[in-house]
Amino acid sequence: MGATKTEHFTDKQNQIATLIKALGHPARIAIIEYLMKVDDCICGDIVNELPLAQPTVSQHLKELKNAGLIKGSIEGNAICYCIDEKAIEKLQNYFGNISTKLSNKKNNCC
Amino acid sequence: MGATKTEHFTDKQNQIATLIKALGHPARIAIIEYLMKVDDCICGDIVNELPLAQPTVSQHLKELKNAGLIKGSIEGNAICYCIDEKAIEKLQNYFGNISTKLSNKKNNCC
DNA sequence: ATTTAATATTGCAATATTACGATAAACTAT
DNA sequence: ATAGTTTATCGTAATATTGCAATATTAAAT
Repeated sequence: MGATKTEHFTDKQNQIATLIKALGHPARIAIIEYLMKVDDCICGDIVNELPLAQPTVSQHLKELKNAGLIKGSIEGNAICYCIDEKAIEKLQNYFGNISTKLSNKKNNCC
Repeated sequence: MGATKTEHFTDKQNQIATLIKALGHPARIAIIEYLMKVDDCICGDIVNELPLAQPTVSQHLKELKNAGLIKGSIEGNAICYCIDEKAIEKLQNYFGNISTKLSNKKNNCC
């Protein structure tokens, strides 16, 4: 096999899994952290900041964009990227909810 | 290729990416949500709850355990699983930090 | 000791991901 | 128009992931 059986899970589960999966790679973490560090949107520069070839970086950017984690807008012959806060909020809420529910638990086993 | 070039990234980046990646699959999301729903630790039962064969579920549980997202303790001839709150907290903090930093931004481009 | 039940491991096929060289596309500047 | 710059796409090799049947392991129950 090798293909995830998405049809057996709920849409919500598949959606959050896709969003989370998009961040499950150090290069994509590094991209997000760089966009955060520069404290502004960045046109160009990302390729030079990462230890990977340009096509590889482009591919990672595409995945982040498809997942909705970053936005890109054309700025001359460069492209300007920045983090999409909504996606980060979704993730924060998701884990926040789990945390909250866990603290209301009995949890007398493990 | 096909192998992630972890050596080029920081330990922190690799660690958080590994943790996040472990949740980037709908079956593993479903497992976490089930453990949450039952509001207690669960001995057995997980295989019956998921639409996947037993060896597949076992493999997903192993990945969650390796990543530190769940804990398992032997309880007779069953195994009792529950969520490890520390891992969830890590994730919550990680995304919380990003959110906080983003709200302090100028963000006048995208 | 044998049987039953629950979980893990092995082996393997199908598919996905990662990475990059080569090339294309899109825009700027001269 | 031509040359330079930036980003995207294509093609492809290497590796990883997913899923399951078959089998092994472990502990309980008879």
